[in-house]
Amino acid sequence: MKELPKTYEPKNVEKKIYDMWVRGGYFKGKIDPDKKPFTIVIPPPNVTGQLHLGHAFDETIQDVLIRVKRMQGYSALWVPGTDHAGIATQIKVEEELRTKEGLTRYDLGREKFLNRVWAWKQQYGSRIVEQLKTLGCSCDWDRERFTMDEGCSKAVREVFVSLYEKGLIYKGNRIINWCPHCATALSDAEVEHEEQPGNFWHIKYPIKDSDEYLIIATTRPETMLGDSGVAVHPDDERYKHLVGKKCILPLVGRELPIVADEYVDKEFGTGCVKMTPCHDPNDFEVGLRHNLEQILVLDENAKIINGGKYNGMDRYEARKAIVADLEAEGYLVKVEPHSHNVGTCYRCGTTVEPMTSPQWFVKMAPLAKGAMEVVHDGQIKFVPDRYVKTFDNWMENAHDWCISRQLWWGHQIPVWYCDDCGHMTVSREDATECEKCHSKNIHRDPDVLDTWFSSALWPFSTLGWPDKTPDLEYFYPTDVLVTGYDILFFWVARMIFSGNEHMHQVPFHTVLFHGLIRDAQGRKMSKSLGNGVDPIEVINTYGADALRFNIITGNSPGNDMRYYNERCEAMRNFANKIWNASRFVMMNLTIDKNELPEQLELEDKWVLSKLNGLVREVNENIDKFELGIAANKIYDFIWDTYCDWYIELTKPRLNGGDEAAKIGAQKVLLYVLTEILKLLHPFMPFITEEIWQALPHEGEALMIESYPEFTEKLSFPTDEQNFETIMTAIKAVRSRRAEMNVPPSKKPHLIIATDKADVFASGEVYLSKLAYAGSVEICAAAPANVDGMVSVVTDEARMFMPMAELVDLDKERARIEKELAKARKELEGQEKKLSNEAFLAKAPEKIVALEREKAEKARALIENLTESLKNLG
RNA sequence: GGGAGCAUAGCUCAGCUGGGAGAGCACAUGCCUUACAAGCAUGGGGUCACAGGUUCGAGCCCUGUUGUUCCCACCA
Repeated sequence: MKELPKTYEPKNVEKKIYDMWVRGGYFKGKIDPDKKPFTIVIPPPNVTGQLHLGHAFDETIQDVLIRVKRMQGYSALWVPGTDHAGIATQIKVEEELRTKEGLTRYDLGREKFLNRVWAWKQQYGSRIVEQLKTLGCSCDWDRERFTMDEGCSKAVREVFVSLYEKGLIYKGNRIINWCPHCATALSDAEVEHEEQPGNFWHIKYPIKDSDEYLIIATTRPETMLGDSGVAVHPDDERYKHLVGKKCILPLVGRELPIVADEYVDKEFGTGCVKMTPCHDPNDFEVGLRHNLEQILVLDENAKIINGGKYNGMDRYEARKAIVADLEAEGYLVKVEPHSHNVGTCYRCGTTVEPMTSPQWFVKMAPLAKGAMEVVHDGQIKFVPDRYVKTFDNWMENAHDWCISRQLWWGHQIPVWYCDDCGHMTVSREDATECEKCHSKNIHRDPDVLDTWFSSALWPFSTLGWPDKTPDLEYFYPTDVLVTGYDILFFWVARMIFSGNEHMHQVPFHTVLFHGLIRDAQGRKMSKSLGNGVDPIEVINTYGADALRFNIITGNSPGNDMRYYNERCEAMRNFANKIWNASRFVMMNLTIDKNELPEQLELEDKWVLSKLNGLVREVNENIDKFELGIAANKIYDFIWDTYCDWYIELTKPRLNGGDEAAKIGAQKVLLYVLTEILKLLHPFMPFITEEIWQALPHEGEALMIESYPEFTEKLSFPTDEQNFETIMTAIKAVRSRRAEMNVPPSKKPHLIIATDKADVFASGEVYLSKLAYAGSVEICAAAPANVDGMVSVVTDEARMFMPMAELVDLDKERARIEKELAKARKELEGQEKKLSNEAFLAKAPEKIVALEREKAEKARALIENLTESLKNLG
């Protein structure tokens, strides 16, 4: 017999167990025609990042699912990998370069800089992978991928070219979001909006050859340098006579045509809007309609260009100067405080500028249509389904996706421009000459693609596409995608239309959304607040199993959750509980084979039947992705049913002299424990495996055992009910004793008067053990003389304990009367229901029967209590 | 401006298709009962935000209100 320490020490176990799994090759997804595949691709974490609680949440859910499916006999594959995370990574490397060497990426040049980034990736790329392992993730590490590895790059190239050929990718000079700090274009999804206080500057625009002027309100006065018109509403009587005339742009002197356009809201501001086509998306559209000049006045760092004396000023510096000049020259009418929405870069927080710029775009409308279809017709199910609405809303309004980034780290756009004829060569292979005029005088587009462009292909690029690999054939489409709702637009939506477009098949059948993990006060965890919790530290303190269980329980799909240590501590205690229960079983084990005995006692049937019910429910819950509920049920069964009741119930047999009974108890203990470990394994893989290995078993590892299934054979409803009758009696006695402060050492005689003598007869031993009875006597009727006896009453029995010194007749009477009142009130409610004809006619039979049964019980209890009261005299 | 979530015990949260208000922590009382004091037993504590409605029956469904969080949006 293996001697186990009294307290479970995760540190001594986890690494060892993980290595054992890896050695066994159990994580490997194998193509097996006899099995159904079950595939999950990991949402690839940033390659240079490190594990935070959000990952732990995401990864734990995936690991639970993949482990369950593996045990259920699927050929399970969990593909791991990391994302090159374009901007995020480049920013970090640039920062290091600046702080350590005082250099910019331009000082190094593209090639050298990229070498730095690759070096950085080599250094930090494995950290997050190691951290996933400490969490217990059963990924197939042989299939680990990176969004910039050869295969993924090939997929990206294929997708870009084929979308271009289909006319779904185009280059255009259009309004995009520009981050002056990162000096790159961003997609709409990459811009975060926040309400900021600002001003509304009211400026006079004089009408040419007239004394009249227009007053125009703006929140960004510096953009007036790029004005090329003024718009009013066509029906606005105030300005109708001015349409077609010109006004003079203050400070600059440019003549601006006054145009009429429906876009203008008569009621808002002054009803006249300055048109800055290069720096406002609406103005851009209006400008196209009215043929207004496009004047770009900001450069890549948001410094003024084409702005005369303001050239070279930063945008905010220019704003100040311009406002001052306007005031000095009498153009400034008034300044109103006005809070407005400002777009900021999701990576660096800098305020973005809308500006026109030649960029590459993906045409969204046709792709969005197909994506919405597969979600609506059920090919892809969202859990919880309310996210369908969010998804639709975004898809319906999605503008074309700007995919080019003025960065170096990423997939460079496969387009070559001919310096002689200007033709664009878009090619799967690196071009060496212009495809049109065959000039060798060509240069490649320097820009790279949005990081999310490659992530969008992840479900199939990781399986070998565009090649027709056996993996792709067998494991695609994947089954469940697990991710936070925060990247629904960035990633999920784009994977869906990419799968449709390139695979003609959905990338996954189910998307399981989870929420964010917040701190104990409900705040987002962030570096600036310093309230982040490092999962690795948590694992060191409480163990990976405790962290996993904490994350899984007490949470429902799509909802945020708060992290606090106390909960982890509770889960660590739970692990310890299992550990000690197992120690108990092992200490008492004299058998070396796990099998059920031929002869089952009442408590055996009870626990087996309860277990069987648990198995059914857990499987159902898991099928519905209710992992938290499933985990909670397992927790309750282990702690309450198995430890607090069943183990206690076996002690008399284990400590008694009957060898056969002893073995019988051992067998059921071992059987149930083993089943529990299997059920719990996906949630708490380390401790369950460790214990299982120490128990008598066949097979190599718990993680590849079969997941328990419901079996009719082990269902004993009558025995379950009978035993619960006894439990009720035990609880009643305990409660009564606690009320009177009787210590466990005091073990009185217990007389049980009941109609169910047969049931109680088999339970004698439990009563003496768990209800602290010195001896038990079962009879049909209450003793004639109950003086000096404490009485305890349930609906099935009246029990008496001679403890004269504790009996206070008045108190006793009061207590019984109180109980009686309570029981009568209950009965009253039930009778009211049962006399309601509408209830009898409309409620399902099952409910009516249940109500009748409850009424029966209440009546029995009342009868017993009344009897006892009578006996008191 | 549009949309969504949340509001249940002192705290943090579960509560599946309507039918007996739950858990963990905290609190109180008593226990070192030879698996576990990271434990055992017992107990107190909730107008399920508010107001209507549907229903035999509502924490759950519908409408509205309040509070709160979040997402989306080109009103200068």
